[in-house]
Amino acid sequence: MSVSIKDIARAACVSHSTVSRALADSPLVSAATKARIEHLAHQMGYSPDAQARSLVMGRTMTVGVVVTSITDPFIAEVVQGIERTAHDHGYSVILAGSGADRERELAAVEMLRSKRVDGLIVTSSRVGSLYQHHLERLGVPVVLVNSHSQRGGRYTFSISVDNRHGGWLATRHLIELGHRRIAYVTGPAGRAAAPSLGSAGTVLGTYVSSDDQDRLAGHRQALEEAGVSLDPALVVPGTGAARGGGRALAQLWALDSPPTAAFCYNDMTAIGLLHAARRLGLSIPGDLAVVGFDDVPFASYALPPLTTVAQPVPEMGQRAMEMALALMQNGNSGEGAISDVVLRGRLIVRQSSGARKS
Amino acid sequence: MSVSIKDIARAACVSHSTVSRALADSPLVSAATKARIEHLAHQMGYSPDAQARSLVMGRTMTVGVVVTSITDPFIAEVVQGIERTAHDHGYSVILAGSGADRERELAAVEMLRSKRVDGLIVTSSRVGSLYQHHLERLGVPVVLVNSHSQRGGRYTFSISVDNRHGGWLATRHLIELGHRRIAYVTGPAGRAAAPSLGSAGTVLGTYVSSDDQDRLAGHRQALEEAGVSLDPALVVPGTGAARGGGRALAQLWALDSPPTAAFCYNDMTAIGLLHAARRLGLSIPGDLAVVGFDDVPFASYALPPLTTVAQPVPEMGQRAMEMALALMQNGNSGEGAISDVVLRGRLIVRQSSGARKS
DNA sequence: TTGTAGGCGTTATCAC
DNA sequence: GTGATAACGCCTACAA
Repeated sequence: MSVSIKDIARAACVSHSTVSRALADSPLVSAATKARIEHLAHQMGYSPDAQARSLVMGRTMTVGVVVTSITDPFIAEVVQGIERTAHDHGYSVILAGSGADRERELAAVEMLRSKRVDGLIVTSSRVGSLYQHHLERLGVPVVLVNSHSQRGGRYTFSISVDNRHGGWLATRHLIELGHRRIAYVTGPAGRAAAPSLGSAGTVLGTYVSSDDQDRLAGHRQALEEAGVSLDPALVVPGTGAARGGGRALAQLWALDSPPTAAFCYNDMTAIGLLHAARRLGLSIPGDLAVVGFDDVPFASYALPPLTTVAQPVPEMGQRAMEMALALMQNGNSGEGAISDVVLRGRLIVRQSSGARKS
Repeated sequence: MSVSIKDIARAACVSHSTVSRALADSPLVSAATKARIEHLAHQMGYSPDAQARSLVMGRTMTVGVVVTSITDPFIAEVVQGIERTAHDHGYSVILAGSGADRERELAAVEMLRSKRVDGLIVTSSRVGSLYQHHLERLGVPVVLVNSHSQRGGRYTFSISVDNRHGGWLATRHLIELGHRRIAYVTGPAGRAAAPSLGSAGTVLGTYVSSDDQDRLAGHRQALEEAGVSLDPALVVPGTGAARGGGRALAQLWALDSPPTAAFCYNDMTAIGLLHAARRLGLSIPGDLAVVGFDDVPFASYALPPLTTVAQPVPEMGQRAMEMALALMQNGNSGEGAISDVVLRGRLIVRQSSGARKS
C-alpha cells in the first residue's frame, strides 16, 4: 500500500538501515547517498509510519486529552492551548469526551492506555480517590486541569484556578461599592455524589462542585472581612445555565429583604439573571448589582456589560501541556521540581456592578 | 515496562499465540485455558497495544480531525458530534488545529498521515484544488465539513449547510415583514486569495469566503423574488466578530437613505451591531430589524433576542463521521452509494426582527 | 560508510 | 487445541 523504508532501499540499491539513517539525518551516511535517498523518499511520497517507530522507540509522541464536553467554551479554549503547545513540541493530541459520565470517562482512559499515549490531561473532572488510583495505573504522567483531586499522586499533578480568590475578588468589589446584602447563586447541583467523591460538598442540602464551594468560600471570606456574616437565605441554587439565573432572581426577589447585589457562579447564570431582571423592570445596577465568573466572550455584550472574574484560560492549556511535557521528559516520575500550580483570575469591572454607591 | 501477551504466556505456560487467541475469544481455545488466561490478563493489568495491532491489521481505528479553531462554538459542536459517534463505533479521534493557516494545516495533514489515520475530517477549510490533490494523496477517505471544494474527488466527500438557502430564509423573512431596504453585513475579509482558490469570491473588492458569498446570493435571490434589486451601498463589510458589526452599523447609518433591516453574516456580527445600535439610541426592531446566522447559545439572550438562522450543527458532526465510517468500510473507495450531503438550516424568529410592519 | 540481524507487540498461517 | 514461525515498518547494536 504505502511506501516503506524497504521500498526506498530497493530503489536506491542500499540496505533499509542506510535509508533509516539517511532519513534520520545521521552523520554516518555519505552526503551523496543521503541526498539520493532523500530525493527518492520525497519522489516516492514516503511517509514514516509513526506506529512502527513508536513500537521500537517506546514513545508515541501523543498525549490524551479527556474532557467533559468540548462544547464548553472554557474547555475548548484550554484544549486549544494544549493542542498548540503540543504541536509546537512535536506531539499530537487524542481527544476523548466523557459527557461527565464516569463510565465513559473510564472507557476513554482505557482506550488511551491502549493507544499508549505518553501523557494524559484531564479537564474538569471530579476525580475521586478510586478514580485517581485508576489513573496512576496508567504509568504515564497525568495532569488534571481544574479537577479537584486529593494531591500527592506520584504521577498526577494538577493545574487549576484559584476559585476562592476569584470569589473573594468578586464580593470584595461589591463590598467596596457599598453593598452589604450580597447574594450568591450556585452552579449546577451535583447528582447525589458518592462519599468517596470527597471533592464535592453540600450547600443548601444539595451537592455542588468544589469549584462552586470554593467560590462561595471566597465570597464568605470577603463578607466576613467586612464584618458581614453570610445570610443563608441569600445563597440560592442556580443550574450553571442561563435559565437557572432567572429562577434564582425570582427566588431572591421574593425575599422580605432582597439583596442589593448578586455574585453568580458563572457568566451564564449571571446573564440569565440579567435577562430576568429586565423582564421584572429592575434597574441594573441600580436595583441590583451583578457579578459573574469566567468572562465568556459574550460577557461584554450583555446588557449591561457584565462585571466578571476572568480566568486565565488560554494560559491554563499551555501550562498544562508544558507540565505534561516536563513530566514526560523526567522519565515519567514527578521527582523533579514540578509542583501543582494554581492560577489567579482577575476582576473585570463593567457596568453591571455599577459605580460606587453613595 | 507494560505487560505483553508474552508475559502472560510465560505465566500461563502456553505460547503467546494461544494467549492472543484466547484474548480474541477465538473458538480454537479450550474453555479452561481461556478462562485461566483471561484471569491472568486481568490480574496482571494487561492492556493490548493498539499500535502493534494496527501494524499487522493495517488499520488504526483512528480518524484525524483538523479544525481551524476548536474555540469556534460551531466547530466545537461539530467535533463533539464526530467524537461521540466515532467512539460509539470503536474509533478514536486525533485533533489538530490549523488556525486557518495553510502551512499548519498541511503540517497537520502530514502528521495525521504519519499516524496512519483511517480517515480524515476537515472542517471550515478553504480547500483549493492544489490542496485537494494533497488530500487525495493520503489514500484515505476525506470528509469535508463546511469546506467548499470542487467536487468529484475520488476520496473526498463533503457535508455542508445550504448557505444560500439560509440567506434566502433570512431575507425573505424580512421582506415578509415589509422591509425593502435590507442591508447585508459580510463576514471576515479573506486575505488576497490565490486564483486557484476558486471557492472564494470578491465582494466590495475584497475576497470573502464562499459561505459568505452563498449567504449573500440567497439574500439577493430573496430580494429579487420580491422585485427588489440589491443596492450595492447596502452591502457593507464586517469582520465576523462583534466589533465588525459595530463598524458596519456606523457605515450604514451614515447613508443618505439607511436600511430598515440588516441581515448579518453571523450572530457575532449581529450582536455587535445590536450593541452599537443601543449606543446610538436606535430602537430595535423599530428603527432597524436585525437577523443573524448560526444561532449561537447567546443569541436568545441578546437584547433584544436575536432572530437567526440555526444550522443543524449537532447533526453535521454525526453525519460527517458516519460518512467517514461508510467510506472506510467501503475499502476506501467512494464507489458506493455515498454522495455529498447538503443540510438546510431553519429560521428562528425572535424579537430583533420584530412584528410585521404595518 | 554501509550491511546484517534482532526485536518492539501483535495477528495469522502453517504444522503438529 | 496448541505451538512454532513469519510477517507489519521501523530503529539500532554489531560486524564488515
